[in-house]
Amino acid sequence: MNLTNAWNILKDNGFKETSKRNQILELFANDERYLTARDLLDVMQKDYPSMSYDTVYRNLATFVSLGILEETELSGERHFRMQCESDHHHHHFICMDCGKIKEIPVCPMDMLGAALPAYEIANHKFEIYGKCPECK
Amino acid sequence: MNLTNAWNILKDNGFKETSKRNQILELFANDERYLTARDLLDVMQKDYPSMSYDTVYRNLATFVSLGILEETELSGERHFRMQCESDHHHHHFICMDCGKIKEIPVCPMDMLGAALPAYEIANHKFEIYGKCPECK
DNA sequence: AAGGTAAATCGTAATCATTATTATTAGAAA
DNA sequence: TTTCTAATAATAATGATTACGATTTACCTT
Repeated sequence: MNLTNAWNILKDNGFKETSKRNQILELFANDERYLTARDLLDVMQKDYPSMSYDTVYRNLATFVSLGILEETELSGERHFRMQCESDHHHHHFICMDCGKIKEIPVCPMDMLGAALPAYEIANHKFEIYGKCPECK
Repeated sequence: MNLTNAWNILKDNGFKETSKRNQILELFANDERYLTARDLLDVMQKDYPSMSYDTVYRNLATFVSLGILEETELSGERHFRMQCESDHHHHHFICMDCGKIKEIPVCPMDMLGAALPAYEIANHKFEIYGKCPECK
């Protein structure tokens, strides 16, 4: 996902182009790490001192619902990052030091074909945590 | 994990036997679902109207650190349940309706033997969410 | 270009889960 | 029983997130 794609999706769904929205998206486009609402606010208040939490959270919710951002919960806080480009389902290794991620092409659900008959599976979560080569 | 085991561990580590502690453990022993701090408090305040959050959270932290309870994050809230009896590493299916769990004997890390060389893996999370046969 | 309208934002307060603080109570060892 | 210390109660503080009324802005229409 890049800036252009994101704006196409937003426009298609009737969302207006605002400078705040654009800067939030730019921050994600230039950062492969997972970021919190506070991370965003801290950076953005340099350019827009009046930026409020409401604006940040409202836009994050919009972006997630449109599939522009993906979200996960790390140590009790919601974290966001650009939706991956790769078109096939995958999971993530997340570095607990620098926050960078690495795609894991394997999905454990592939092995569980008939392991849960009678169960209705809605979704699943698989994440690996540790240190990336640079941080080790 | 059962009550007796839990108390053995607590005693071995110098923790005192109190009625609050015992009731918290009994609630977990009789409920296979994941519970929140609020779930516990709501039930326990019937017997102990003066029960406070501090007591609940402090004991939850103790129990988790001693391996009596296990913890996971579900929709932004910390949830707890008795540590499973099974001695070998596994994961969980969690019913989003009734909260009951089912053990999944497969671990995706088994498939990732040399998939992450140079990475230091600290831990991982694999959970499946959906509806159990009774709730479907 | 000007005006109208709904969306977006601001400023701030409220809420919810969790943690911290201080005084008091209660296990359990001597 | 006395004493020591862990455990608890009551309450306040914190931090993330959500809500709300007032204001501003994007953008559509004329």
